[in-house]
Amino acid sequence: MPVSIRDVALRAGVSVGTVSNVLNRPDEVSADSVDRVSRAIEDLGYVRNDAARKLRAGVSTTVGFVVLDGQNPFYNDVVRGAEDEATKHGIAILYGNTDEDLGREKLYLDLFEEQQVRGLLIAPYGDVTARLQRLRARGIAAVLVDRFSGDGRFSSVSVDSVVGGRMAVEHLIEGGRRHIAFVGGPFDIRQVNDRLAGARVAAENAAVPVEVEVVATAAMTVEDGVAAGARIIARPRREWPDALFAANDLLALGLLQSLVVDGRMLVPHDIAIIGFDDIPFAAAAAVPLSSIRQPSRMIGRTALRIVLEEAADSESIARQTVFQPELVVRASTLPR
Amino acid sequence: MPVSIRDVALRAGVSVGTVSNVLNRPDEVSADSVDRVSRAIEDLGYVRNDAARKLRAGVSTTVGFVVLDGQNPFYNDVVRGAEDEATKHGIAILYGNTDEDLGREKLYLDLFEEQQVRGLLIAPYGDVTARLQRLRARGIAAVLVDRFSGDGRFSSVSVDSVVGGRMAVEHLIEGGRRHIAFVGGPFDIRQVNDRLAGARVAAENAAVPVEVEVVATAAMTVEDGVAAGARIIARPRREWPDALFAANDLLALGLLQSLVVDGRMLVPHDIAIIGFDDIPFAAAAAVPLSSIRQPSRMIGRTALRIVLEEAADSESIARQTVFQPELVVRASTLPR
DNA sequence: GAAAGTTGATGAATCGATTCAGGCAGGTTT
DNA sequence: AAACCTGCCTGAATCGATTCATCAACTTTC
Repeated sequence: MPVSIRDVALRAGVSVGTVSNVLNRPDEVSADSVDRVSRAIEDLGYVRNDAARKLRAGVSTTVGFVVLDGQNPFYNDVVRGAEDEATKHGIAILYGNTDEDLGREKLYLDLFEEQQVRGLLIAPYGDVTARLQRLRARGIAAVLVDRFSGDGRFSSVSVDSVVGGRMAVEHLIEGGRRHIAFVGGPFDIRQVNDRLAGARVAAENAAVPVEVEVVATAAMTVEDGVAAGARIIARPRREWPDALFAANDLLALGLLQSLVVDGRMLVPHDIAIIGFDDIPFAAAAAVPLSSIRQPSRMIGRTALRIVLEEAADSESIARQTVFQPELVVRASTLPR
Repeated sequence: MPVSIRDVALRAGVSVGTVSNVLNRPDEVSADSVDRVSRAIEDLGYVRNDAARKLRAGVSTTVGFVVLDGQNPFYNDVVRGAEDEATKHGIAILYGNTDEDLGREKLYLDLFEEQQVRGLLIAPYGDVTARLQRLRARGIAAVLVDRFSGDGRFSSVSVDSVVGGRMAVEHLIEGGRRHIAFVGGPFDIRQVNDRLAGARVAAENAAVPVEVEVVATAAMTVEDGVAAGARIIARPRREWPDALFAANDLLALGLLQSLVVDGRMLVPHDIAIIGFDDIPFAAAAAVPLSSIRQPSRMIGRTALRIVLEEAADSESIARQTVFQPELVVRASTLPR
């Protein structure tokens, strides 16, 4: 029932070696053989068995992508970029969403190791360097996505989160805001820390005194944003901040939603809001949301390109690619 | 360098057959052997080679998921549901996003066929029955997702789009709307047709005369929604509809955005808007968006469960699972 | 015209896990 | 005591594509 390379060889009247050569190095085979083999493949509906190929040749045609938060459109765009590049090379993407859960992260790393993927892209949650080290020893290259590799042991493709945080808060300060609440968490996610650090830098460098307080969230979903917003509103009025910097757009949308529903604080009159990522929904929000844009597709494309290069050349040394973020101003941060 | 089952056998002082048995049927092996083998695996850091396993045993540990529109949070939720179920069975998901492109659809079907995935979930764009038929002949089960299988040749998991369309328009009519524009396309996507059909049914059954017109879009993104909105606004005022039924929430958000920016038509006072899918961003929109909710995670979970069952039992017959949609009323369709 | 080189094809060995016919030890049945 | 189980283990054969040493046929070169 299943058609193997042997059947093709028989039909074409050549040896299996020749069929394999037609498939993999057609230029080293006579035109005649290429023809006959191609026709046989067509006739029999032969499809290459990737498992056998992978076993013998040791080359995989899949790349794993472990994502921190699959519900975040930002990561979808990154995946889309990686996908575009992958299909160019005939490579498919094994997708895993960890939802900020260490158990799931480990599970996917195990799964992808068994699969012997060609390479791994990962937006990590926990500390994965030890694990990635081990994968590397097994010949699986890994590239960190949306996260700078602190110790430089792995390649990474990211956006400068510190600069992004600074841009956001500088913009708020220019708009006349003086009491800024940074909303985000958990703080074991590196990006969250970096964005906050950038915010603090901007506040310290400001010509006027600016207060940056932290409103911690358990995760970075719309719901967490709504909850954080409710907590802020519940304060006595004179303790209200005049600007919110959300660690990502999902949080920002949630914050916006709870403020709009409540109605006592007007955006941007009483309070400005800025997010991070510039997801497509930011522009469609109740009050169009200012944000710090990351070149998401480019991040995915670049990461995939790098991981393939590293897979091809095990000697290659790790390199950090850092894109610059971009401030996108919309209604939610108009000066009062 | 790489550790094989042979190395484990050597270290544990047993045969390779026994190691394999420990891995796959530990209850048929003495406790002592299980112990020694487990320890050897631990010591050597052995990881099973999935390619060899797949080649010999013919069982795959991946399932392919071909998605119509990766930027749509609805499909992300479906994938998330499938993922949850998949990890329970130690299965990873090969992910492909076609973006309503026939070439990409074919590409992924080819790729997944070579991979000999255990099964395939697909939200199809073109007519894929012939292709799926062929996959089935090769022992790869396929389940249609978010799409009823017209001829019943394949299992499917979907929501009744006709009922959903009817619910949406009945709701609009109850709110006093009489001139409804259905915004969506392309019409070779089945769901679009069904939703429109449901809308027409509701209009015909109404006690009052109701007009349903069609505003066709090239795709169903936020941008297409914005463009369609602009076209509607450009009409002479007396030709404006008093309600919009968008074929999905992305379109609805785009429509809303262009109307809000323009400012001449107030939502919901002059014009009501309802979408489809109830993505998480619908609630956070400029005017919180009414929508027809689909149980997205449940769809993904169910589809994966079914495809695994079919993969296990090639005799199993196709079954159609149809969930009922649910009307979610928010501000965008308040009666005037 | 012999030696050397080129081109293209061959087919056995190989990757690593699984499978299964067969074997062995010790216990049970008749 | 012979026949028969039972439980557990062994190791060679196998899956299908790739690789590579080897060979045949043909060209060049001196």
